[in-house]
Amino acid sequence: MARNRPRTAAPSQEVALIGRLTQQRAIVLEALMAVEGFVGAQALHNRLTGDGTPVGLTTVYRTLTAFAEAGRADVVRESNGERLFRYRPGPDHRHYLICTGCGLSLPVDSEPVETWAEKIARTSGFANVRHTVELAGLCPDCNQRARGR
Amino acid sequence: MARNRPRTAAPSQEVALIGRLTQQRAIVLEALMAVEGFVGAQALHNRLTGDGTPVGLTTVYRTLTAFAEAGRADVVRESNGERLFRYRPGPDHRHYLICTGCGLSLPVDSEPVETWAEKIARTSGFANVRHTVELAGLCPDCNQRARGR
DNA sequence: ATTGATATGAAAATCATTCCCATCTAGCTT
DNA sequence: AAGCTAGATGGGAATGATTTTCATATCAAT
Ligand SMILES: [Zn+2]
Ligand SMILES: [Zn+2]
Ligand SMILES: [Zn+2]
Ligand SMILES: [Zn+2]
Repeated sequence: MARNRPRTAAPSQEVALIGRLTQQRAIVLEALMAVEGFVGAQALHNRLTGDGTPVGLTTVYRTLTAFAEAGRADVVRESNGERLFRYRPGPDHRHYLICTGCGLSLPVDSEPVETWAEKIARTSGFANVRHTVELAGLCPDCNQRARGR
Repeated sequence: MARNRPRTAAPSQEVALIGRLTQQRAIVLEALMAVEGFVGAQALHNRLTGDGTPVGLTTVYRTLTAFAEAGRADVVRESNGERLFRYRPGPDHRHYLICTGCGLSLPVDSEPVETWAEKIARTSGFANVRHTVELAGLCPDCNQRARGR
């Protein structure tokens, strides 16, 4: 339980993880951290330009990608192929149950999957095995709304 | 290097699942069924045109998509966003360990994940929960080759 | 054979993402 | 503090998979 708002590092600290500290990276990360759920690079870019904090779209892409590779953001794929990013305060690895209606994302206990994936990786002979696990459905609210019409 | 592959239904039978029976659909499905692992729509299209069985790329896309939606093909996403399709003989649901080097795909025992996913779906309150589970790594051969340089 | 709903496919359109490259700048070094 | 340079930026062009358009062809029922 707990801290409803786990102490998050300052953008400037986080930036250090992916290279040189620049204004733009701080801006992008601050924006990413301010978002509740998953966001697309373009949506984040729009938000920034709208806020009068223009940052190049290319830079947004680069920063988010680097951040994700550094393990500080979760990435999922929309059905249309778009990549959505979500800030991850800690270094922990999680999976989410995402509502296809409103984007609400709930972290789920994925321990069973992790051990399963590890076992597969170990016994398969494959190297550098990674896994993608996504759960998607309609949250109660959206489901209600869907039935309403 | 003939390999025994469980050949099940005829293309013409399968086509019925997605609408009207046409020559092109039969061609696309036959090609899909002839492939061992996962294939992209474009790769399949190339193979067909190379075989002197030209079918429109659009039709290949439409057929594969429809077939996947009918639950007769598995779909995974490459890192570049490309969708890869794989024929699924039965209505059974499986997951694969895919080699990012050569495309080799091994079905894995996913029973633990299935029960896990079911439990999440049941306890979450979400409706119509679906899951995506992908394992990817380097197969022994590709790994060897990678170290070779 | 007639006919109307469907399917096809070449070309154009979409659209997220990446590449190019001239121009900055953070973070040293002197 | 001024200079230096590898690393960073960003506007625009390029990429590349997938989709849309729409005129034409084809299935399958009558
Ligand atoms: Zn919802
Ligand atoms: Zn995991
Ligand atoms: Zn391989
Ligand atoms: Zn499954």
